Amino acid sequence: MTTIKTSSLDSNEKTCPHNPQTSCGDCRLGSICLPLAMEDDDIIKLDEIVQRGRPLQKSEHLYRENDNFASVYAVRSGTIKTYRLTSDGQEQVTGFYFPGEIIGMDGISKDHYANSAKALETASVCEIPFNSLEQLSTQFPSMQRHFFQLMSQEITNDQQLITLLSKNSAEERVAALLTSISARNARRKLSATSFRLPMSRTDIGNYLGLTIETVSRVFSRFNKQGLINVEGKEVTLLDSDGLRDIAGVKVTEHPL
Amino acid sequence: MTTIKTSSLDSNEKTCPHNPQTSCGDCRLGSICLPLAMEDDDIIKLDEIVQRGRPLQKSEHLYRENDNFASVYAVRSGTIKTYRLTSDGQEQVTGFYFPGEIIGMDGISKDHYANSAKALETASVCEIPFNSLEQLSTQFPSMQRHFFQLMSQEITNDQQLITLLSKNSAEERVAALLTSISARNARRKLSATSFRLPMSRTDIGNYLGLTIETVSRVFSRFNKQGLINVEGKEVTLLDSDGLRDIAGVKVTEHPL
DNA sequence: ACCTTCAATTGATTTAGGTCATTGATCTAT
DNA sequence: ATAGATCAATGACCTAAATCAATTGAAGGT
Repeated sequence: MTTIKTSSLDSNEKTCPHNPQTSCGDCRLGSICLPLAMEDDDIIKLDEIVQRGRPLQKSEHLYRENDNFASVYAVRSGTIKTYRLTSDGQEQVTGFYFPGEIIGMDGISKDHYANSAKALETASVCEIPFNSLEQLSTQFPSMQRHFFQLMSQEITNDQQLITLLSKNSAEERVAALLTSISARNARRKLSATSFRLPMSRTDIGNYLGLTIETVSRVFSRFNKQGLINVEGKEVTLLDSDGLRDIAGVKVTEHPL
Repeated sequence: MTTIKTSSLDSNEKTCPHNPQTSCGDCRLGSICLPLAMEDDDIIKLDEIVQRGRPLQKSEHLYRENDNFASVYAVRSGTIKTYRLTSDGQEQVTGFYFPGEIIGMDGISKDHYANSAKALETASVCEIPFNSLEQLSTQFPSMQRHFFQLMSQEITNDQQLITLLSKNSAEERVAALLTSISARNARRKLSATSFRLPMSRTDIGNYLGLTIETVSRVFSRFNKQGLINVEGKEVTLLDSDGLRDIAGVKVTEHPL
């Protein structure tokens, strides 16, 4: 069975032509992408099914809403946004995904992706063919468990966003997003206080249920209040605690 | 117990509520609770692990946020609402669950429920111990597949709600909820046009990110426009198509 | 039947954030 | 280089829904 994909992830080889990262065991994202104690055995098996393809260019799609579902993907580098179209054709951003995070699980239920996934910057992903994952999961209970947990995590993340949209003000939403990105950077041993936002103001507004103008104003206000320093996409959190207070979100494992 | 006050859900099950049906194969909800072609073998096995407990009284909790996770539950009769508490102690309703629908999957990722689950009226559930389900899933691929799909469905439902909260007006949200309940009733062979809302206006508002007053006003307006007929919790959809147009939500399998 | 409490409706007023419009920076392509 | 996009910031205003307030109705307990 040869896989036919809409977005071209050509290489079926285990070694990536560009920057050969040969093993999940060696991946420095390992503990994020595979947060739970998976046994070494399982990781070796996982290695065997993971496809490491060529990088996606900025604004290139990994898959589109309604494409046939075949694989989930682990983000290896860069940032991916997922979005769906409303009945009247508007875009609704449903998530931003950083290295170590998994996308595509929404496609399982109907065998078609419910979201589109688009690179916000040059990005690379590990493709995990779902068939193989399923098979592996029947053989390795810890693998099955792990994947159940990932999906469950996705559910609770979505519910956290629901709460944010339903209960929080514009300032709280933006503060929550900044806090979330900061925490996720920290987890990857990157700066928790100084980073470049990979997404546009439009995407932020769309994700948070706000207009671009409101997002822009909130950034300016935070800047004026000395909570952050913004210059375009470059952000420095000057008062992370203050920001977290405003966010008023219990920041847990995978916060937002 | 002879009187079941919930008009729409009086028990026409073959077996009495206190001596609950003994087999998933016989359950008239079967095709909803187990929407996919699970093989007969699997269903028999499922039967063996499912616990059928005593009914929950109105406002009784099935489990609470942060309780140890052990089981997922299929709603058998009645309605369950799930909710989580915000950092400042407010309630956020995350879902309403009708017979045939599954709750508790949010508990898998952290081994603790992320939501509380409370009966909105007398309700009964089938408890499915997760350990057993996991074991069974390693033996029966179609069972594993089914459960992956259920979780994926939950993700897409949550994303649909995110979109609703982020993009739609009060009227659109209420119309979407009514349309969703109507569709879910239809799936259970109940009236799609006339039913009793099992939840309060407060719960509706909370779920839809609106105040109780706004919900009330929208109901009144719909009533005045002849779209629906409301008397308290009793609703009749007089113009389902018009309502669906307002909702502007592509109603799919498990719509909201 | 009576009191208390909670749920729902409806009206009057306020406000957060949306809409519209302008401007300046970057980017991109010819 | 230059014209045309695209993105971001900010000001003026406007509107949908929140807030505040009052009333009624239904449910529950004694």
